[in-house]
Amino acid sequence: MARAQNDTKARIGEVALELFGRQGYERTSLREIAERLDITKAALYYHYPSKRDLLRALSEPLRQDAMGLAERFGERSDEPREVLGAYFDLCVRHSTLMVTLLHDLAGLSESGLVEEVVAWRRRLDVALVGEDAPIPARMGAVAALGGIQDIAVLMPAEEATLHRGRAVEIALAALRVGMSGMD
Amino acid sequence: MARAQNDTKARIGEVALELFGRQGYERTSLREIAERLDITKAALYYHYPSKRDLLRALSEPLRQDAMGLAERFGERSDEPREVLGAYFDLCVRHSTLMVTLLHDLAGLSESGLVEEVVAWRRRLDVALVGEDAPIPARMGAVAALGGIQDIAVLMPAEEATLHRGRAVEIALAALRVGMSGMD
DNA sequence: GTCTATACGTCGATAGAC
DNA sequence: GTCTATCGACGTATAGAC
Repeated sequence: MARAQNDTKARIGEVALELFGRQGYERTSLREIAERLDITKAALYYHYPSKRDLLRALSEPLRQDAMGLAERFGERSDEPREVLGAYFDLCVRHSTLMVTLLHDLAGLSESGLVEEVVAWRRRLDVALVGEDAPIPARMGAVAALGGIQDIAVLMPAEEATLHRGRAVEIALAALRVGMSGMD
Repeated sequence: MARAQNDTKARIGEVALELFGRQGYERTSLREIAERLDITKAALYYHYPSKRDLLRALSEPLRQDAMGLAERFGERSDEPREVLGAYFDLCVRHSTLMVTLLHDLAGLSESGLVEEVVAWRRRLDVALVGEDAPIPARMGAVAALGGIQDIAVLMPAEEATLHRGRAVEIALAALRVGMSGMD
């Protein structure tokens, strides 16, 4: 029945997220996950077609959120402060998952998230400095997004949130120095 | 004889670097490396005690270089421009290896480089804003280093080198905005 | 000192019975 | 929906040839 299906599937996801986060994707075997739930490896395969799909399912919320952001700033924006602020908020909102995956790069690789993050950031680059910006301007955009992302992910979430305004100003300064001299 | 030892060991390293870079660490099996050299898996085991050690050996030059930088700026520097420039140069100098590892996060994880990079960057944070800097100042340092690192790694090496001065100025601007208001 | 032959245990994944 | 049984490939390990 549908009830049991959702129950088991959800419980598998919970256990997997905990174990992946604690000891990493590669070091967590399907046998280990199955034993915690008192089922067999083969039962997992009824709910998820592969170990990789199980991992991907865990990062789906972040994926959805980022797609929304990319669509919102699909073309060049004249409000860079808004773009940088929204990107900061997204990084903070999912910082737990991001840190979990960051501490487990093998899993991050397998999740396919990296390629997507690179693609999203390119779209945000365009939103910040336009399509065919000169090299220095693109440098400013890359540094602004890379800098604000590092603040959100590397620093404690509470500290980052408390000084959100300053974080945006820092990124904005990098962006401006990159663009100075542009027409 | 010592000659043969170096030859085989070096050839293993070359093939491994190429295959790891092309298809990733996890997806490259020791059997595959061995077959390319017309030797057996067990022969690899003679030269490198494990697959992990083989990978670590490949990132040794970067490791040495970064250790030198960390020691050079072990304590707070009053020349942030110099610190940022030196970090930029290091990222560019090893950008091929860094990009290779970046495209293969599973390998990056196994190499143990991430923890070291985080540690080096913390030392550079201290060199930039001091030991017990307030949160906004630390934000500036994190954004400055994260931004300049992204420029060096994400942008084409030629473009980055050509505009090295601007990259340093961008990072410097982020650092300044973070520190503004500090005593 | 350098390498081969062979094996062990574990992994992700599949087939088919209940 | 879950089981048992099994698969091929993997990293690792050791004994012994040369």
